[in-house]
Amino acid sequence: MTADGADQAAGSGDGTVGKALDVLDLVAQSGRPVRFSDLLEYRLFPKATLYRFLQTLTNQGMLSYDSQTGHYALGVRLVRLAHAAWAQSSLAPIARPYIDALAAATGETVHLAQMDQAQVLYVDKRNATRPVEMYSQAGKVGPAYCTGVGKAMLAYMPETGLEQALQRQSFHAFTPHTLATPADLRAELVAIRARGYAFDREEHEQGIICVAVPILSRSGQVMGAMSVTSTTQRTTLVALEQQVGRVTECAAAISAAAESWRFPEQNHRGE
Amino acid sequence: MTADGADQAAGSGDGTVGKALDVLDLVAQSGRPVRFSDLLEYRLFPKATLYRFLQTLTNQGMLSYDSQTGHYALGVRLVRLAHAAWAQSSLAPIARPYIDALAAATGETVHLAQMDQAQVLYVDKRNATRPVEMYSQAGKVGPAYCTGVGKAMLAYMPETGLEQALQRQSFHAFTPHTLATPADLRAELVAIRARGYAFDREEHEQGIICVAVPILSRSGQVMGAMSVTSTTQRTTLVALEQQVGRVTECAAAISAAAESWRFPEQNHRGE
DNA sequence: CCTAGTGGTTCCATTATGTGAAACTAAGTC
DNA sequence: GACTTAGTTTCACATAATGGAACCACTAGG
Repeated sequence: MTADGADQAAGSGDGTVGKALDVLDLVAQSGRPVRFSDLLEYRLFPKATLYRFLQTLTNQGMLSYDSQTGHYALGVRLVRLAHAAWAQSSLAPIARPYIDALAAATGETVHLAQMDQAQVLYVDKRNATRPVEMYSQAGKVGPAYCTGVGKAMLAYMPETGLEQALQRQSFHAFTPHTLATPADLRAELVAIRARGYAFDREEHEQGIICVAVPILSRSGQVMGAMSVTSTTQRTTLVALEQQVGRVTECAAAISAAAESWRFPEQNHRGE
Repeated sequence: MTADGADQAAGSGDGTVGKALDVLDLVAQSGRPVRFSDLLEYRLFPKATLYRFLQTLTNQGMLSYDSQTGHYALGVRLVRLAHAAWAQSSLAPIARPYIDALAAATGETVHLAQMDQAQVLYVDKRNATRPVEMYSQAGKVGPAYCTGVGKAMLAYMPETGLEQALQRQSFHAFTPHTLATPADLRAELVAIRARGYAFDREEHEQGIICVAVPILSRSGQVMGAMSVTSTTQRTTLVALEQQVGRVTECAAAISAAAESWRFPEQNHRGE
């Protein structure tokens, strides 16, 4: 067993640290500051155990505790860590100039996304010159099976990973156009691979369409995906498809930039 | 001992979880993907122990592992958690409309910051010209003793917390104007409290000035601070001071909004 | 082909650590 | 003043973390 894949259904499983992180997730999920007893109701841990975890996490700054109201919330240390994560581990900082350029050139909303736990994580976003209300936001996660970026990434995943990822899709039919079965999706993925890019035909949100391309490493691994998104009121898929050349170029540029970042000329030791 | 304060010099101390988080910090600090042996050189843990932690954190999605190159980096789960942290625990989402308005009204850069581990953590920012850039700017930390927002918050902290915070300042003289001793700073804090707002007189960066006000809860607790920042080339402190009324109003509005968010009308249970 | 060296992974006896039922305290409520 | 509800502490017990050492997998060099 290697230290590979971060695809263990994150959560229970390994040791004390895993459990503590579960508690963190619990607080995150609930979406607002919570009281001790709120968390207790999940029956994830007995009273004393949960209590100790909350103590520890609070000490560590991963949670904050408001002694006035007795509410726990996610701590600011997370925001700091995330800044580092965003800067070092996501494509966003590398891709930034390219995305800026693409957004400027197309005037539409541009998304940069990566795969996380079989879901799509938006790591960066540029709003259209005339912005539109939509679901996505940097830092948010969304479904993979019914978004342009999601399908673009799935299409280029190796069979083993793909199988796992498909298992985890909810296949909820958000709109009449949603591909809501694994079979439909697989067929679509073949088409995407053949074509080299993916569409979103209002599969997630009514009226929202996009064209998306994967960002592949030199060895062919999926690193992420990017999309140009618009609305049916403003344009059509056919028109959007005209942009695909630009987008592909942009993805290639990002890939190249990432490559030279990950394998820098020198490899010096220590500090 | 209560579950209060997240001010334990985060890190070593409590249990396995604390140690695991130390490893996370280690990866974060190094700023770029690192190999196993790189981390080993910190001599924080013996080989096997460090290895196990890396495994666990990777399993949990807090770290990602690139099997091609053998490099560990911060994981995307962190970005997701941080988004939740930012949304639920920081003032940013509440303050957003007010900050937008202030930025528009003044045409200058507006910062929103909170205290984290005796440092200033910028949780939001409006760049007069540029739109929102999530974790690129938000999530950055800076010194407390020589920034407007930092001093504004310090000035309104209770003596005990202040003492601790002062211990932790580095008092490095970034510019000739930096207040580089605790005594100088304390005098300044008295003045700030009397005046109700703080200046940054090029104390952190040459040519950068600002006026900052604290954001206080109804009970007088410091929740954060905000500032309007500009450059000596564009304006003067005297001119900036004209804006202080606006800023104070804005801070009061945020405080009120936060209050009603933290104590919502209903308090319903379960889920 | 053998040997030494480096970087990473696994074993396993030892013991520290985490565990959680239950007892306890503090604040409300009726 | 008895009775809930919410949070905190205790403590005997067993699980789970620890880390030295052995073990691969590779690469280099003789």
